Amino acid sequence: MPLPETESPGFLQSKLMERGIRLTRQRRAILSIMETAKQHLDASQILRKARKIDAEIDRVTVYRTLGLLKRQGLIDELDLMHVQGERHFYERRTGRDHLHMTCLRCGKVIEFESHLLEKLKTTVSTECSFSVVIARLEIGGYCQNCRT
Amino acid sequence: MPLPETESPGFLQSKLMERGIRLTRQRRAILSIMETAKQHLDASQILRKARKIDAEIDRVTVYRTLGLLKRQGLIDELDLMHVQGERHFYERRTGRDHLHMTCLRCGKVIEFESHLLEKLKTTVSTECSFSVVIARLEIGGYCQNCRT
DNA sequence: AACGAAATTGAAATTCATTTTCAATATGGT
DNA sequence: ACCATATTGAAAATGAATTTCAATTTCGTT
Repeated sequence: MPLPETESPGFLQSKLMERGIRLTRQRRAILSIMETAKQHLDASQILRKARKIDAEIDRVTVYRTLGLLKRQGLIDELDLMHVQGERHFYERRTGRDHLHMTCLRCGKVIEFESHLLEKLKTTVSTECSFSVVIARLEIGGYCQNCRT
Repeated sequence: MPLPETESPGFLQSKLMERGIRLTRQRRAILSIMETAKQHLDASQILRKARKIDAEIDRVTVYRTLGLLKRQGLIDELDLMHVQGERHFYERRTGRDHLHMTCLRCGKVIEFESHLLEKLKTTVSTECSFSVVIARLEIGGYCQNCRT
């Protein structure tokens, strides 16, 4: 389950700074995890990785920082069809919209970018007088390997 | 938040029967709720309504029956952008795919049907060799009334 | 209509992710 | 360095959903 190409060291940090949000030791660790993540991570995975950078980080701080980044529109939250329980997964926001396919058997996540998704968003905005903030298209099914 | 037009009294019941699944007093109550629901309901709302039909229904039975219907592909589970906590919402399956827009301020749910959604599903299937079982497109934003 | 294997149920306990609380500590502008 | 304010950690609380297991119910067979 690869994440979008672009890694951006320091990007989240500078975004928060320019918005006047305090940077702490703990936040810096979590931000760097999110910036370099190659997978969709859940809170406990982020905690584990963050503790390798800074052993003194609590679970709640991870949740609070993820909440902050979500509110700031810097990361997106995914459910990935709840294939592995009710946990949430996170990915940094790239300008480009994409959908997530999750294999119901092996849990593999495939990302896919399509202009149809953009088109759907604009259609919805105009036809339903609804101003779109986030669109999440999640698909469950079977990947090439897992089709029987 | 209106649900698709078609009400189908006895539809779920007969589907389960023809698949050799036992009907119980409790299941009948829950099925009739799901068949006639005009809103997206969560487990506790379904429990409350089911108890009006049959006072002796437990919470677990609701969860178990919803699980059964989900596995049988007779209902769909929605998150509705988690605007009201982490609970899940349920709707009976209609043949027609549609997306859900949830207002982040007032919680209103708008449904929208589009051939783009179908097209997106087939594109994904062919281009990614992924066999689609369920597609869930959920949109968060602001409805006409709540745009500031 | 009764029998009985197999499925279903309820009640309590449990799980698991996430949130709240609040006192102690750290941040960054002055 | 000061200090108002924001952030943190630890523990407790929440809340949805699941597991467990003995008691009950269903429905095909007799």
